[in-house]
Amino acid sequence: MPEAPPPRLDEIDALLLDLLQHDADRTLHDLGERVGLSPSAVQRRIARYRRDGLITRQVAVLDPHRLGPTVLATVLVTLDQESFEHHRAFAARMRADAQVQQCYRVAGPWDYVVVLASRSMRDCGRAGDRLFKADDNIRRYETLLVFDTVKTGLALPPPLP
Amino acid sequence: MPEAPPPRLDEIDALLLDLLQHDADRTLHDLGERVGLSPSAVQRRIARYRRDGLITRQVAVLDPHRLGPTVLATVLVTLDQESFEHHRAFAARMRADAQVQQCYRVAGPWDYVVVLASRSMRDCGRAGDRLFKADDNIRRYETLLVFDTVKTGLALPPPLP
DNA sequence: CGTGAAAGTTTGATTGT
DNA sequence: ACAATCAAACTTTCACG
Repeated sequence: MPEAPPPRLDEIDALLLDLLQHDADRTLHDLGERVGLSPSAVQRRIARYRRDGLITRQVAVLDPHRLGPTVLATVLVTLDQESFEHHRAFAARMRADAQVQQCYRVAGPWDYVVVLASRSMRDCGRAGDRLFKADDNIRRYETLLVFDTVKTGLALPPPLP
Repeated sequence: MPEAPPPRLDEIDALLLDLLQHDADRTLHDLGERVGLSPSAVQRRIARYRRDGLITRQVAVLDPHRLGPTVLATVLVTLDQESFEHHRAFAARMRADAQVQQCYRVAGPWDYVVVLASRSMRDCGRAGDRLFKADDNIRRYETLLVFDTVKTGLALPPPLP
């Protein structure tokens, strides 16, 4: 399975992608005005980003606390046995669970950082039990309850020139 | 500044919000078919989510590694002095920096969990220096380099029934 | 909530640089 | 190879039932 060739991006691409990462709800006309292009030129570029898999999807971002009571936590996890198969199984479980918002495999004494979203403190405890306590291949985990969300998003910094 | 009243959501709202959180690029017609409503009924609900601030924005999600070389890291941070003003200043700096993707204030010995996105290892080091090493109110910080992104997103679990 | 007409947006063929 | 223009197709919007 060959890697896709790295698409080369000019300054306008960087500008467009930055706009779309922060607000994908603009019209082609609006975007065109901001980057100095016609709507159809903008459209062709965006179509290319999608074809290349550069833009994977568009999502609506919700305000957690308007949806109802919300408890966020970041959990640090270290596995016991570290075979490829153990890692694969853990990752699959994280991906399948709706309460796991994000999961990163990291370097150092901790193996994973997990961001967990729950609807109550009790729900958070039960998620931790289900995902980590019940897994007998987890050597150790630590739950860092979130007091305040200073910043969220999935935006990436622009490519270095 | 009074808190907005909690909007009550029925089953269809939960369904719609779940669809929109994962793919906001559907037509009202399409969404309507999936939840069993007419396009205009769907539109009225979505307009309400926006008015209520439940949907804060729509964003395009990029594939980090197609944009170019990407280095992610999660950084654990503990401040030295912990006055309200020190926390406010730190938070403002995190919000203002394009390389800080997420930042949470957490309970326990660590004060903050920060997700950092960089374009190279060198860039990551420089971001760490700039954001944490150069701040003389930071007692201690630890950088956990991300080997692999198992799951990303900002989706929240549905409200408990 | 659904219908349908009006307004706005996206799409794609065509032409030009 | 990429951009602009314009008309057709589709989507969203909104007043009314």
